[in-house]
Amino acid sequence: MDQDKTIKLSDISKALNLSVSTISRALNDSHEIGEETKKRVQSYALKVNYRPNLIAQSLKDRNTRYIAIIVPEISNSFFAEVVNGVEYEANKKGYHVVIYQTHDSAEKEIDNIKAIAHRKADGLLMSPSTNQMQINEIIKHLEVKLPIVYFDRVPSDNYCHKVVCDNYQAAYEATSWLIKQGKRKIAHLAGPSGISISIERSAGYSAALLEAGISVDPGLIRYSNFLASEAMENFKYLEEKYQPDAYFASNDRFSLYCYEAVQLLPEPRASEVIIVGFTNSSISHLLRPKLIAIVQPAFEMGKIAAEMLLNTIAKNNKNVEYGFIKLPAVLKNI
Amino acid sequence: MDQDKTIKLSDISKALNLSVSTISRALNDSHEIGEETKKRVQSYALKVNYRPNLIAQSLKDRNTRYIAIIVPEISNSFFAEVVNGVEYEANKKGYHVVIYQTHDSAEKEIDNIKAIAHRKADGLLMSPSTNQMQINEIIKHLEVKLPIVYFDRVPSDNYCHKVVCDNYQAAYEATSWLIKQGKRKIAHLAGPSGISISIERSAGYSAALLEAGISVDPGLIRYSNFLASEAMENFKYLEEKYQPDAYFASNDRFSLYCYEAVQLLPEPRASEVIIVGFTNSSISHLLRPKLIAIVQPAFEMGKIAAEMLLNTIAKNNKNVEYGFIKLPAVLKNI
DNA sequence: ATTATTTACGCAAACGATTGCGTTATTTTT
DNA sequence: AAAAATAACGCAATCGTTTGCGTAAATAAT
Repeated sequence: MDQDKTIKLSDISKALNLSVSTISRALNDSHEIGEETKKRVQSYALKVNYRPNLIAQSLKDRNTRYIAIIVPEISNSFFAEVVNGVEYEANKKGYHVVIYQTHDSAEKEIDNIKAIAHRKADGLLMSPSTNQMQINEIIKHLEVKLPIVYFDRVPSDNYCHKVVCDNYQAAYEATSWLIKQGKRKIAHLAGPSGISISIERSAGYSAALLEAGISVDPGLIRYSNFLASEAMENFKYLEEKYQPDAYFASNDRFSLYCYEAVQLLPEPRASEVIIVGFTNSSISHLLRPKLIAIVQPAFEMGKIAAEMLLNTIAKNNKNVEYGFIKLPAVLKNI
Repeated sequence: MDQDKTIKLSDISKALNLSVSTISRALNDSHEIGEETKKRVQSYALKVNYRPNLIAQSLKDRNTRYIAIIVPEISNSFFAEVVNGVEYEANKKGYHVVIYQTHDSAEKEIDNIKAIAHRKADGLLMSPSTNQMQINEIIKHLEVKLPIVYFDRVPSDNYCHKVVCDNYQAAYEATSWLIKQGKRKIAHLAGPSGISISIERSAGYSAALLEAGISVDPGLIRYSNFLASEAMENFKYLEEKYQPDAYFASNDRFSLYCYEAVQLLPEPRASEVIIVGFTNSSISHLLRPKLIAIVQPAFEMGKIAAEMLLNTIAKNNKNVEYGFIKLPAVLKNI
């Protein structure tokens, strides 16, 4: 009863008096093995609960059957949901998913990429955490040669696979909604200037204002990196200079920081200012006053990104056209 | 410039006219290689950016240099923080961390364990997601033979490594605080009855009541699994039958469900009922009225659990005494 | 000046699986 | 009935490292 040793092909080979190669082929249902022997081998393997050694298999056919995903932070609900979508799709196809976090460190991001290449993952999904537009170039400079699909925050060049949400549309709708509520002085806490996600979101914001006949005051748009400190500086600046009657926050973290800051304002401002922002937080609806949430289809995004990745892996990363998919976001808690 | 091929020992061997074994030993700083040759090999390896193939190494010395962690859900802030603590400790020692989720499915949990064993992880950290007290037995029944450290929700038997928070103490303090606020009819939304974590928490709850001279009404304690539906049933039951003036929620999810449900109650109850509950949510402090949070030292817990695991791995899982560490939780948002 | 020891390296067998090729029986074709 | 084709299996190389053992040269001990 002590199955201490994990059993391998050679064990079956001895037990059944057949060569190792025959065992291997029998288990892989090769046509060059007689039906009789196949049955014998397969049922014996089942009986002793044989599991092929994945390490050995990987070494042989140079694929590891797992993909990696790099995210800034798994505690961020948006990314957690993306991961779930990825897992769903990957598991269906027999792949495992290994999650890496950058905690918003560019250094860690590079380290992770190197480690992933080193450990021979079959592919990589990532949302670059730093405002490195050149991430795709950097990766090419590393000795990294594995299929990559970007999601959410994606490089601007067209020589890579990407899946994003329709940032322009989402920003446009969110801003329009604020205008419909009677707000006109709408501030925009934007992400790092220069990266596509920020550009698209502020474009949608501006478009909505213009369509409503409101001129866009550039001072109301404040860009910053993803860190708390800078975003808070911007908030203070906007409060002092403009006293906006609404805020449009460009990402999950800003939404909550902004919400917190507004809560600390003296009444009646605290309850008059409306905040709408990107967030996939599962408890945003519990907040009073409301935080209007722009919710991205995170699970779907992960699922689709994984599909794209697994496809290019299946095609051995050759002759694949770069894909670019855009998903709609929806407004909630309204 | 086209480093397409990743270079291996035999490449260096040819380039330097030395045997593969010499290269290997030189890079591993073996004493049987001359200083001269060592320098030559090492500097060449550096120059061509040689990285040993981890797959091949794993196959040879049967360890993969990564540990796995199984959690119910990474979007749960508590578990996300634990993971961070684990990563911190593991990375320091050159280990990687692979995260698996069960989504509260017992079946997935078993699948994950099998997969982890199959992929030859060097060790496993887990917080059993189902109320399987027998998880430790189940694992022994599988062909799984890898070091395990349990955290948070742990088996009751003493033949395993565990790290938990001081559930009794935390529950005691939380309940005492409620009493100090003048509450006497305190309901307790408990986890699965029979598992240690629930038992300890309700014991602390009862102790606080008794010490304050309040008799414990068993009807006020409602056990359930970790699913939303059952917890909500219990809430409704308690509301109808008791109209408690405070709730003590036994875990992260219950805390938020309970909060949401209380918010939906008619005034003045909605603003009179106080909720205290276990949660590591980063935004619990944003809620109004307050959700009093019992915050576990999640990062620390992960760090310590990883230490224990890596220690037993280092000792080859032999001659290790089973560890049991208890950490304090703190009350926040008060 | 022998013998014994150390130094510095190479050979080849592992680790566990897959696969091209070769080798027998057996069956099919003409 | 002889030649050709097929079926069913085994040998051995391979993936990239590591490591026990063997060996030649250089050094130390007698």
